[in-house]
Amino acid sequence: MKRLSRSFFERPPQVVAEKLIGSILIHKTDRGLIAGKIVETEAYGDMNDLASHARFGKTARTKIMYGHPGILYIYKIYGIFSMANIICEARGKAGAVLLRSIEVTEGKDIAIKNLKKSRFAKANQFIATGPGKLALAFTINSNFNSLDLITSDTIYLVWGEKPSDIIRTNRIGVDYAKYCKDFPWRFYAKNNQFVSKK
DNA sequence: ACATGGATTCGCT
DNA sequence: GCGAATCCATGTT
Repeated sequence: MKRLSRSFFERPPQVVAEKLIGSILIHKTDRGLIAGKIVETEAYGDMNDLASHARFGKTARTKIMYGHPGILYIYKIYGIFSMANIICEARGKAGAVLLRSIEVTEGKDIAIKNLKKSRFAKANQFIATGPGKLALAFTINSNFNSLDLITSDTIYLVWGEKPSDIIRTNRIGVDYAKYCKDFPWRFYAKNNQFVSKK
């Protein structure tokens, strides 16, 4: 299993977001291994992207988006969910890819327990469909912020089979972003049941 | 120091 | 289609 390199992420987020579809995320937790195929992503840009946290430039929160490509950017939304992003672009330029949905292939039992421990008593086979559930399922929380996916031995990405058809469309939940809401920066595997929304 | 609202999800209407 | 859950960075006073 070949791991993704630093240079893989040292490119614009729109490129990385598309190429990440089909890759495998692996997390070796203390309760066991959780793994799955990335089936849905979104790209977020710099100051020119009104949907991106970096739209205000470099702040305490967003300085990480200007850092090392390949590290995690985790933030909390609505006081409830953690969002898992991977930093893109060379140092000094802001960019990130949001992991939206994963088809879990290993450690489903652990992932389901993780969901049931939180607010999802009725957790079913759709374990990591949508960014909030994805982080819960993979035991990813704010403590993982700035963790390096390239060098970590516990959480990392490996190459997987790329789906034959990838749909490119506009992003979810960014209606406030004026003209940027229509940027076609969301990618997902066609006909995959684990994609969060059609 | 305070007010605002969000890269979400589910359940009820 | 809409409200609740409920944290915290950001922008404003």
